[in-house]
Amino acid sequence: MVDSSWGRSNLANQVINQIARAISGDESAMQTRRKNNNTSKTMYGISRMDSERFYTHGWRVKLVRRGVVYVKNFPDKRWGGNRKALVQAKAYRDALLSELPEPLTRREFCTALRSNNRSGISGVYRYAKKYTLTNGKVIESWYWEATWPIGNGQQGHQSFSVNELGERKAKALAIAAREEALDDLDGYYWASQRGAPSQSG
DNA sequence: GGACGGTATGATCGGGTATG
DNA sequence: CATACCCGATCATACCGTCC
Repeated sequence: MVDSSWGRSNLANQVINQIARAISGDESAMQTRRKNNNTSKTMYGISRMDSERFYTHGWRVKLVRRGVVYVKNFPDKRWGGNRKALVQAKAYRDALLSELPEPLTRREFCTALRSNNRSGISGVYRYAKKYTLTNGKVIESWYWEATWPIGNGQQGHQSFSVNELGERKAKALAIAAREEALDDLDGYYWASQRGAPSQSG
């Protein structure tokens, strides 16, 4: 399935990855991954293991919360068959979900500082726009820019000229613009697309 | 000068599988 | 058989360039 909301780079990366896999003869593994890549709410966090090679037949519950992995297997043999094992797996998954912290919210994710952040403020950057004058001289015009997600893979932007507003005011306005935009941001990062427990509100 | 678009890079989560 | 590790998928940031 191809969602039109995907960013172009993601789409390009996937194409590149698929080509690389086809070249390396790993396409069958990719098909298996696609087949098992469920997105339904009922199967959230649950995957099937059918490996002749490792004599493994059963269901597995695996959830990750803030880097912490929670995993438990439900082999068919032990639970009296495929269906019974799945029932147990779902029950365990539901119990686990009720105890675990909720997934990252989109707002949390958006305010997390990245390692490549240079401004010290997530989503707010200082950058220079370069102009070449007719005499060949290159000048730089500095801005503070705020960006924020607006859905459909799009970004909202607003830039503030340092030349016009001054360093402090341009920066403050960029921070304020982003804060205001994030007020409208709700839902969960990633898990909201995967059928995590629906949030109340 | 500001709006908008492009894309490389980073973080998180989940599935497949190697390992003990 | 249980679990840790690896990697793909997905979503977002962090700039940077171009157009109006």
